[in-house]
Amino acid sequence: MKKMPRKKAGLKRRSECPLNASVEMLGDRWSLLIIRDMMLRGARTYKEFLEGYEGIATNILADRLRKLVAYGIINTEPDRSDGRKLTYLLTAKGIGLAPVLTEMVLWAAAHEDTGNQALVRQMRKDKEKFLAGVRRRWANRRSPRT
Amino acid sequence: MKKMPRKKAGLKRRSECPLNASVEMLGDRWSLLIIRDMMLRGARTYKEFLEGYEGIATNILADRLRKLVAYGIINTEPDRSDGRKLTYLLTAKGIGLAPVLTEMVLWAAAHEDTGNQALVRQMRKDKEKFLAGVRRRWANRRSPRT
DNA sequence: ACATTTAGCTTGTGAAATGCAAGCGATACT
DNA sequence: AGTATCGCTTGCATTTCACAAGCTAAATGT
Repeated sequence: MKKMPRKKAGLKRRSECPLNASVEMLGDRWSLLIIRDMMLRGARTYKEFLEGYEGIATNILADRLRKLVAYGIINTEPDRSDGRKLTYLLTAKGIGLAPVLTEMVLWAAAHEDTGNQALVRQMRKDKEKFLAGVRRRWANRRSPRT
Repeated sequence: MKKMPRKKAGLKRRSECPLNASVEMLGDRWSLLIIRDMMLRGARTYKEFLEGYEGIATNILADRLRKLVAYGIINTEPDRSDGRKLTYLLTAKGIGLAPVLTEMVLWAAAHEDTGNQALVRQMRKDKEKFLAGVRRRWANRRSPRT
């Protein structure tokens, strides 16, 4: 059989795989946890992030918050009642991460023992409703706690 | 007004936020890209991973593959026609990551300029069909290329 | 049969990212 | 006025990472 110069058997080109942007912005140990703390726990200040997740180092937190702001995923506004405080808020882009988070939570819950089965059940049962809730809670800047 | 020992105003408990497992397994620069290379590009051997993504260091690749195997996301089988080769395969757990990947791609595509708009459109238009395709292609061990 | 190539790694080394503790300036509380 | 709190920054030790080289077993070339 004559050898044909054929299509190199299968592998798609790298440029055809658009995940690099997401991984660059979120591909580390902390960024997604920060988003989760905002979305699921209602964390909005530096201190809440530090306390909420016992592990993160303060310099790393400052760095990640800076990067998330630079990526347009979160932004800040001063707290009018306390000049020391900054309030961190999810932008529309940040809110758009809710489906990603949801799928990650559902995936983990399906394959590991994870906490908060109630939330997981709610997510599984009515994904859209859960997403709508997140969007509503973060739609206006002076949002109530989650 | 008398001070009441009240509900500490809002923050949910950490244990109620089940994302730690996912982040531990996938929260780094490479793991998700390896999964993507398998799912979207059809990569199945060490060499294909190394070539497919120009950046990854060979020791890091070996380490990540080992971890993904340990987490049960991928596994290996020897290549019968070439004893030097190993074939890396997605397990059911690994295939279960397809929705996560999909949402990340769609999110990035909605907020950044990313490549392969055709794939993005397909994902957006019929998510389920895309997921079914991934599952079908990886359902049997001697799967054809993606 | 023997040398060469290929696949899948490991090892060594320097650079970068991370974790930890301490401290600092600005505001708020008393 | 003095102390506490908030959102960081700085130094320094440890861990992870990238890059190049090398190594072993199997396959291939001559």
